[in-house]
Amino acid sequence: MPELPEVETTRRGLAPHLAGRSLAAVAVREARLRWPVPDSIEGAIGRPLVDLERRAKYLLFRFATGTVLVHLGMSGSLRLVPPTLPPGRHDHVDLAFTGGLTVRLTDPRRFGAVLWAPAGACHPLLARLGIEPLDPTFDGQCLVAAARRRPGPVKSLLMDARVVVGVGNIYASEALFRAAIHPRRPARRVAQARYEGLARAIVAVLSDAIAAGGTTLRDFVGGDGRPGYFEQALAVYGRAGEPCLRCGAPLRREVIAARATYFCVRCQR
DNA sequence: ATGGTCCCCTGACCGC
DNA sequence: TGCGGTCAGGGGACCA
Repeated sequence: MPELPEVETTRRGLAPHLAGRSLAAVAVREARLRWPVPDSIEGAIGRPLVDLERRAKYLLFRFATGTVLVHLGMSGSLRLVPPTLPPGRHDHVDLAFTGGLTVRLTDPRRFGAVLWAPAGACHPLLARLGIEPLDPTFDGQCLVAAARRRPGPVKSLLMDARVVVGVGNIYASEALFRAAIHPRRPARRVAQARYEGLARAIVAVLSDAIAAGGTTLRDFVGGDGRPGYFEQALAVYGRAGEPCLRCGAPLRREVIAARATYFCVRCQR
């Protein structure tokens, strides 16, 4: 579930509550996530949280001794709970902070991850990531440069984390619709000007979703941890057979690189 | 190097 | 109301 906007909304929801607090304890009830949860995350116990950052879809809990990386996978969420709240079946990891708030990871499918990178080291999973789409320097040129020798579909380019991070399956379809580009168009056959439009579409669709998620921030503590941007209107995703909002033609669903892809055959070329 | 496929796991949903 | 099949938004690993 979590796409970049949800991860960013989670970060913004947690950050003000954790500022100035220290990690008091770690509880790992189920270590079998995407990778085994390492004991080394205990290296942060007793240390104040220096910063809570996001890189791609990873949340980075920064401590002087190192960084706890959290990825929410497809079904993960983080909530702030009182430490006395009994954990549910899928509440796999707790990060208990001083002052009586615990960050609790819930993840039914266990595709998420909790990892550790010692201070000064970049975790290998972060080492080769491309540009952040919300970085001010992200623009069409970043995509043009990456597209030069790619005969594959432009949608695959958008979802390649070495090119640009955080554009998940939903927003890849949404951004391509906004930019009126056919998801199967070979990346190198997309004109430079259209990449500028595509970059703007990516920024717009992600920013809109973050703005929608922001409305739930004040309820973050004790809520279900799920930002409410599901209510955000998606123009094409999940709407196969329904009319295109721009031209009325029925939207199509096709599988590209083993992922469901939604688009309008008339509007997107 | 790139693109396609598979898979980790549980839950939701659909048709019978 | 139960059962089996299908699908799912991430993303690394593997293969051609």
